[in-house]
Formats: sequence, C-alpha cells, structure tokens
Amino acid sequence: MPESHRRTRSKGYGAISATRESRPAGERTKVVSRTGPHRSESVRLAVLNAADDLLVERGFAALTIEGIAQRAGVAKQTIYRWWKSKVDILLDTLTDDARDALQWHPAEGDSAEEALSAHLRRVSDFFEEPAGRVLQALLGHAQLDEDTAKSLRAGFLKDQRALDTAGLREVLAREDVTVDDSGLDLLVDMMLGPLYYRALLFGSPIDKGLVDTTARVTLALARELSAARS
Amino acid sequence: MPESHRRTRSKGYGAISATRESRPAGERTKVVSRTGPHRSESVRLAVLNAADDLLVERGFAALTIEGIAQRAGVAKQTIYRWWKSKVDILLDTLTDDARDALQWHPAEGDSAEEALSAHLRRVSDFFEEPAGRVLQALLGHAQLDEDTAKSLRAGFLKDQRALDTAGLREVLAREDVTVDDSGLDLLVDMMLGPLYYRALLFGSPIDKGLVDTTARVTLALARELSAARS
Amino acid sequence: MPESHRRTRSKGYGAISATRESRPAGERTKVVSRTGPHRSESVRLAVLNAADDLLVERGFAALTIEGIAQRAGVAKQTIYRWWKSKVDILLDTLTDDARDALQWHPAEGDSAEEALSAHLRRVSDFFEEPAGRVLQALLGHAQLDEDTAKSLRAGFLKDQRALDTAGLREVLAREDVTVDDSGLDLLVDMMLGPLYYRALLFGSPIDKGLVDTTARVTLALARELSAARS
Amino acid sequence: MPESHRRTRSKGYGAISATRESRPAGERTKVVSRTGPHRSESVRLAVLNAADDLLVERGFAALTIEGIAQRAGVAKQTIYRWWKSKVDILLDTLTDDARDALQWHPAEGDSAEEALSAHLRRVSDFFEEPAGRVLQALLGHAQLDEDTAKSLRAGFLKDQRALDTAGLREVLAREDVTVDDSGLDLLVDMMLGPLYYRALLFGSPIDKGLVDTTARVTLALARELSAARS
DNA sequence: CATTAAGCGAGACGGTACGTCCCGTCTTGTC
DNA sequence: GACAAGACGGGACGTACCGTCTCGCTTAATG
Repeated sequence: MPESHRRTRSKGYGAISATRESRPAGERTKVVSRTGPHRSESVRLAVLNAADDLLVERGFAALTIEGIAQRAGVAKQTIYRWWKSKVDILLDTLTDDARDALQWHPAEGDSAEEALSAHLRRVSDFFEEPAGRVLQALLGHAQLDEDTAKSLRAGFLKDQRALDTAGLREVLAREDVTVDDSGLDLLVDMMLGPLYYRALLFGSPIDKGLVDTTARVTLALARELSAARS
Repeated sequence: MPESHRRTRSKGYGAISATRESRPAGERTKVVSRTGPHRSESVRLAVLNAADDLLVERGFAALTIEGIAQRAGVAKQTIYRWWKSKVDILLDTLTDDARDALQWHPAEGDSAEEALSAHLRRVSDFFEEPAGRVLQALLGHAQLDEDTAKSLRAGFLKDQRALDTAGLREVLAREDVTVDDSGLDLLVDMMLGPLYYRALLFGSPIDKGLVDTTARVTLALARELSAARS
Repeated sequence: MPESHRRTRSKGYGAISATRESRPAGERTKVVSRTGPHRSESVRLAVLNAADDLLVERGFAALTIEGIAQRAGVAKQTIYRWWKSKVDILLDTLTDDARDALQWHPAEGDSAEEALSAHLRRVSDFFEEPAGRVLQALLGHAQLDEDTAKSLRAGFLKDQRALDTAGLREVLAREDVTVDDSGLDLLVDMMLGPLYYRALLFGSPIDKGLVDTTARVTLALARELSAARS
Repeated sequence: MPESHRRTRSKGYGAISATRESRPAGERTKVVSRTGPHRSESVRLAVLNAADDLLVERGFAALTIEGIAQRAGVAKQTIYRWWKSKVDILLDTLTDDARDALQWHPAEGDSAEEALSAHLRRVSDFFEEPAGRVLQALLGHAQLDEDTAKSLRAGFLKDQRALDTAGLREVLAREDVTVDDSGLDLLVDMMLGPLYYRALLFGSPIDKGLVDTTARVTLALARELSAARS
C-alpha cells in the first residue's frame, strides 16, 4: 500500500473548515444537540488520500467511487453520506492541498519584478505537482459540467482570486505602485492568463522566458495604470 | 426535432479531408478494390449534427454514443465503424466548425491595434457559440484524458496555433513590426492567454477592457521585441 | 398515524411469557445482579404494533427493521437487543394474537358435526384477519428459510397442533367417538388440510360447502376409526 | 462446476411455449419483422439451470440475481432483459420441470383406489425433488407477495388444477363414478389438501397411512356424490 | 442517596445486492 | 459490405437495508 504523497493533510485544518464543501455553514444551525456517533475523521482522510492517489496514478477517467471506497477501505455508502460525487471529493482535497502551494510569500529583499517572477515560477511548477493535477482535473471537469464549474468558482477559484489580487497589490506597493481594484483585476488576468493557457492547452512545461516576460509586462502595465491614476 | 444550428457543415469539405481523424491517411491505400456500398455521407452528417446538438442541449456528461445513435437514427455499430469514441466525433465536428470562426481576417484599412482588437473580440465571442462549446468540452476532456489531449494538440490546436502565429505576423507587418518565431510564440501566449483564462476558469463573458488592453500590451511588447532585433 | 388494529395486545400476557422466543429460559441465570432500567414494555408494544401494522399495510417485502424502528419511534439497536430478525418479531406478534383466534370453544348444545363446522368456519375466517396475515407470512417465509420453519414448528405450530388434537378429541367425545392418538393425527390433517390448501394456494375465501363437507367427512372417518378400535 | 440435476430441460419445449412468462402471447404482434440478433437459447438455459441449482444448494434467501448471473456466466443486464425478478426465473423453471412430475399417468390395470393412491404417492415424493423445492419456494413467496401469488395462480396453479380435475375424473370413470364439476372441485381439495398441509406446514415426509386414507376417503366421497346425482 | 450499569434514541460504519445506464463487441437479416 | 436493430458480457452507478458499533442521555436498583 503506497504511502500517500501528501503529508500535510492532517496538519493545519480542523474538521470544520476542512469540510466546508460537504457541510455547508448554514447547516450548522441544525447541529444543535447531537447524540450518537460522530463523523470519523480517519474515514475522511482515507477517502481524500485514496482519491487523489488514484487520480494521480490512474487519471480522472479511471477514478471511480467504488475504486476510492476500496482503496480507502471504506463502504461506498459512507462516501455518499458525505460527498455527492467524486468531483465533490476532489474539491475537498483541493481545499486542503492547493491553497498552500498557491500562496504568495514574496521574499523580503526582492524587487517587485523578482517577486512576481518568483511567484509565477511557483505557479508554473504547481501544475506538475499532485495538487496541481487535482486542480487541472477539476478545471477540466468544470468545462463539462456546469455544477462543477459553479462549485469551483464559488469556492476555490474565488478564494484564490482574492489571494492573487491581494498578493499582487502588496508586491506592487513595494515600489509605490498603486492600482485600483478594476486595474488589479485586469493585471491578474494578464499575469496568470498566459501561464494557465500554456498549461491547460498545451500541457508543456512552462519555459522561463514566458514567466519572466509575463512578470515584466505585468509590472509595466501596472506602472502605467498607477501613473494614470495620479 | 430541432433543426441543427449548423448550416455550413455540408459545404466546403469532402468526406476524405473531413474524416482525417477517423480515417488516417495510411488507410487510404486499403480502399483499392471495393464492393458494396460506400460510406454514407448522410450518416456522417447525421452523426456529427446529432452529437453537437446533444452537446449543446444537454451537456457533455449526457452525451452518449447510444444517444447520438438514436438521435441520428443510426445504428451504434455504424458509429463505431467510423469513430473511436464520442470525443472522436467531437474532434470531427470541431474541424468542420471551429476553423472558420477562429480564422484571421483583418479588415483592410485597420491599424495593427484595431486589427488585433477586432480579432480578439471575435475569439471572445467564439466561446458563446455552439462551436465554442465543442472546443470548450474538448479542452475540458483533454485535462482528464491524455489521449484526448494528444489528439487535440496534434490536430486542432497545432493548426490553430499556426494560424494565430501567421495572422499575428501579418498584422504586425502592417506597421513594419517584425518579430522572430520564438518572439511570436511568446506574443501569441500573451495575447490569447488572458482570454482563455477568463473563459475557461471563470466562464464570464469577456469584457471589452480586457480585450483592448491585451491587444495594446501585445502590440507594445511586439514593438519592443522588434526594436531589440535591429 | 393509524391506530393499530390490535387492541388486546397489552392484556393477558406478561413480558416473560410473551418474549419466550427472544429471551430463552436458559438466559435467565445470567440476570443475577441487575442495576439500571428494565426492558420497556411500551417499546415492546410499539415494535410489535408497528411490525404488524406495516405487514398488513405494505406487505412482507416492504417490512424492514429500519421501517419498524422508525414507525415505532425506536432505535434500531433497541430492536436488535430483543429480537433477532423481523421474523422473530412476527413470531412474537403471533403468540399474542393468533392463539385466541384459533382456540376451540365449542358451543354447549351443538352436535359434534355442528361444533366441527363452526370451528372450521372460524379457521377459514381467520385467514382474512390481521393475525391471519401474520401467520400466512410466517408460513410463507418458512418455505424459504429453514430456521424460520424450525422456530415456527417448534413453537406456534406445535402448540396449535396440540390444541387442535385436544379440541377435536373433546368434540368427538360428545358422541362417544374415541380415537387413538395416531388416528387423531390423521383426522386433524384430513380436517385442516383442505382449508389451508385453499387458503395458501388459491387465496380465495373458503366456501361454506368445503367447510361443511370437510367436517362431515372428518366425522365419518372418525366414527369408522372408532368402530375399528372396539 | 456441478452438472445440473435437470436433464430434461432442453427436451420438450420450444422457445415459444417455454418463455410464456417472459414473452406474453399478446406481445407477439409487435414482433412483425425482426432483424438483428435473437434471444440466445443457451443463455436462457444457463440462467434457468443456475437458478434452480442455487435454489437447491443454498436456499431461496441466498438466491440473488447477481449470484445467478455469475453462476450462469451471464451479465446481470441479460437476466433483467428477459426476466423481471428471481421469482420470474423460478416460474420459468417450474413450467419446464414441475409439469411432468405432477402429471397423471394411472396404470392400466389398477383399480380407482390403487390409481389414486399411486398418484398421491407421487405427489408426496415430488416435494423432495428439486422441482418440488422450486414449487415450495414459489408457494412460500406467494404468501409474501401478491404479484407472485397472481402469477403463480394464473399460470402454474391454474393449469395444474385443470390437470388434477381431469385426472381425477378419468380415474373415477373407471368404476363408473361420475361427479359434476363442482363436486370434482371439492374432491380435489379434499384429496390434495392434507398432503400440501403436511408438506408446507410440517415439512415432514408424508407417511403412507395419510396417503392411503386420503385416497380412500376421497373415493368414498366421490361415490356418495355420484349416487346423489342419479 | 449517590453510584453505576443497563436501556434507549440517534445514526455512522463496512457490507451486499439491488435495478439501471452505458460501454464496446458481436450477430442477424435487409438492401 | 454498409447499415439498422439489438443481444450480449461487463463495469460502475446511486440506493436501500443489513447487522454492528459508538455516543451521550436517562433511569432504577444496589452499595
């Protein structure tokens, strides 16, 4: 039995935040006084790990609820009790795993352009990692299924967008470049678009030239927008 | 039974070129001495129309070979005789339909920036059309299935990339901006990336600001690269 | 919520005798030092009533432990604590309900033939009643499951057989017809066989002709056997 | 893999008569001009044999569609294409197997009583045979499920009743005993009732005494009815 | 009279079988 | 030989209950 490639699952999340997707916040009111057994955390982890192990090993098409159940040593019904579909499971793993990898942590001494380049490099690399595969699969499935698209946009993508906007703003502020919200929106699209485009359409590893150029062009545009403001 | 939204399918392609994907060139030698009826063109059209009608009406998940066969009034085996899978059928419809819509035809009197903007506007609109839905579905499926990715990249995406490179070069030439091949590659990514990013990740209609900015930034970068050459 | 058709459940039995099947005598030794609450009689009744209400309303196939638990407002585990299976529950209801209905109480002034006819008439009618449905279901299930067959034969059927033998002997004695035990066995089969045959195989209401003929033939045979003895 | 205990399945029925239950006569009009594959007879036999082998080996409760499919080497869907349920399959095996065993073939030189006794002896023995187990299971299930009851009564039981009435009439005619139809109905109940009663309720092998007495009493009653007519 | 073990409602869990959908292959008969 | 029709072996689906197992509360005899 292969050790899961993920090590950090059990670290850094409580049951509540981590199960956001399967136990929406609004439902919490219902859970006033509960007697009887509680949801097993070990089951939850086994399922999440089984799911993205299988995704990485065999691909999305070969990912089945029955396969996940078997690999996790769990009954099918237990999966259906907490998740609506295999996509719902993957959305859960995403919350745990992808968030860290796509975080902005610009190095202290870097210039704005260096910081941007470094971040974009990390985004590029992300697509090669297991968590990146999960995001890729979900983005793919979102093209095929409107519900998936909705969930993904309302959850992960919205949050990530906020992080990216904030991160970019902060980096620009280092060089006193300030851009309003609509400008930042534009900049984020200009900055991330080319990377996702290459990754999703051509699947090729993203070359350093594209990353650096993107960073440089984004910064140039930001300066232009900043100047126009004053 | 709804009239298919496609009208131009039967025009402008012969059976041979259009079925490139399902009948590879090497197989043509086999068709030397043939008895019995030939492939029915009406069957081919019925299948292609049924497939993308169903895709648009019910979505990719509900698209099944049996459903297509029924809708087309065709036996399942007939489909399997000519196509390997439902994805193969969609690849076929794409060849027929998407090519036109993503063609470059810059207006005579336009400036480079106007021409770029106009083309990008058309790309943006394309995602709303039926043919755009087909491409979206195939791009989605390509994230989930390596074979689909290969076929799509080796066929449609490669051709389209060539068209885009050539189109961009031609438009830039209008203002004596000349960029080498690797530069054009970069420019195409910068130009189309943001549009695909918004369309695939957020599904929102692409606003004019993004299109115009992308055109302007691309042109600026092109000039820079051109200057660096001389 | 429908009022149960049974009214007499709570009358005339103690918890001990009634739960014979689920608490065998040998187990009583275990109950040496007991603290905590005792078995709730209201739970027991709720389960028994729920079970045969559901049996009559929806049939045996739709009778599930979970359904009974829900209808009775009882936890599943509580049922499993006291009964082994839904069949075990039905066996319990049978003990309460069927015994009365199949009792012999020959009217004082009746001739043997009148008494026999009257009793057989009551047997016929029994199959239309709720308690008769329970017996029918158990007899049916006994054909499918050897354990059920064993329990039913060792319990209800054995007791009932004894009642029928005694009842018949007593009625015959009124006219000084005396038959030995093996003869009585034969007579009981001849007397009840046709009724059960019609009820179980054809499900049709049993007509008076059959009942009277059966009574008459049984009596004739009894006289013959009695004569042969002396 | 055990050789099925049935040897006569493939003998003595055509596809049409044998599939009465799954292809009702009224449907034949639909089968006007049929192209495409036909129902596989070998599949049909494999399923019927698997079903009653399993019934005899493991009992009705352990008889599952999946088990039958596996044992027969057949896909589950293939079973559902032709039969509605496991009960429907058993009804089909009954048509093939039980009919012969319950046929009347009175020996030429026998007296009426000898002929009756001989026939009833064969009925008694039938319950021990595999085909008897099938009938027992179906009779059992008919007590639990109204649909089963209907099918069984409308098919097998109705036919068998007709055979029994005719057989009895013929045997009585040997000694110039003639009884009208309603009388015969009564006689059949009197004759078979005790046997089924013992077999179904007590499951014990039926002793010779009961068989002979039943035959004798039936004949006596028949003579009485015959006399009353003239 | 507090202790403490059982009864109990609730329901999570590992399972099995259900009946359905669709896959891709194969067979039959028609044109 | 292409084609319509559709039977077939197969795999996964999502559902219904099974019987076992905690969990946290309530209750009643015993120490």
